[in-house]
Amino acid sequence: MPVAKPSATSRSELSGTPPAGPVLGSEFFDRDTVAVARDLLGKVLVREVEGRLLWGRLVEVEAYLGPDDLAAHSSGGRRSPRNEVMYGAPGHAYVYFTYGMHWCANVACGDMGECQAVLIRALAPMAGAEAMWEDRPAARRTTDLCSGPAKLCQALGITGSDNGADLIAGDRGIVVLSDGCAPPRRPGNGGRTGIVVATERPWRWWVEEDPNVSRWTPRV
DNA sequence: CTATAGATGCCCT
DNA sequence: GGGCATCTATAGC
Repeated sequence: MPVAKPSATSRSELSGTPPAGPVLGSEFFDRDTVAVARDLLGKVLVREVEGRLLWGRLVEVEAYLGPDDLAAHSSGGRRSPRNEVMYGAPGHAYVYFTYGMHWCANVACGDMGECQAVLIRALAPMAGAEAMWEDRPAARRTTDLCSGPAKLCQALGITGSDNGADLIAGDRGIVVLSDGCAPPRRPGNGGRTGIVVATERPWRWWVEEDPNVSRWTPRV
């Protein structure tokens, strides 16, 4: 599995090996999407790219629940090349392009033919911060590196070429693993970010008190 | 610290 | 053409 074997050119400051613990498998992702979202808090996203190994702990997520969710890209059963991955097997990455310049990463959940996903909104950087700084010159503090869905994609070098990646097999250097850190018993919970309030439902969860959670002011 | 404008390209109830 | 699951720089307290 690619991320378990860092290449010889890994930078020394990345400390070489990711946290010990099992990579999440299909039994994790092929469940109710809300349960997957909540349980992803505290898990570790590991990324191997260009011989570098980076990882961070998930501290903020949002669920998008398919045809009946007006805010989802799959709302109303819409199906297109863009959202095709969400209809496929759970545990695959749905990476989309937005605002003309940003990538955002999701994990597809639910059975084949369903179209649900969890958006990864923020990470607490754990290793590879040097590489993250290089890819995020606008960041001023460590908490600027991964405190937003597009920020963390930039920090980890995740782009459209990673759309459809199998996070269970780690076929493109991305996996999620558990290092034994349990999800918070009482996570923060509220409306999703950037969604028109009238269509909104409380499907955003975060780790309370974590400084890497994205800040957000509701749109009027 | 908060508030606001502008960037920029793909998608399309 | 309008909107977008966003971010950054800048202005103003």
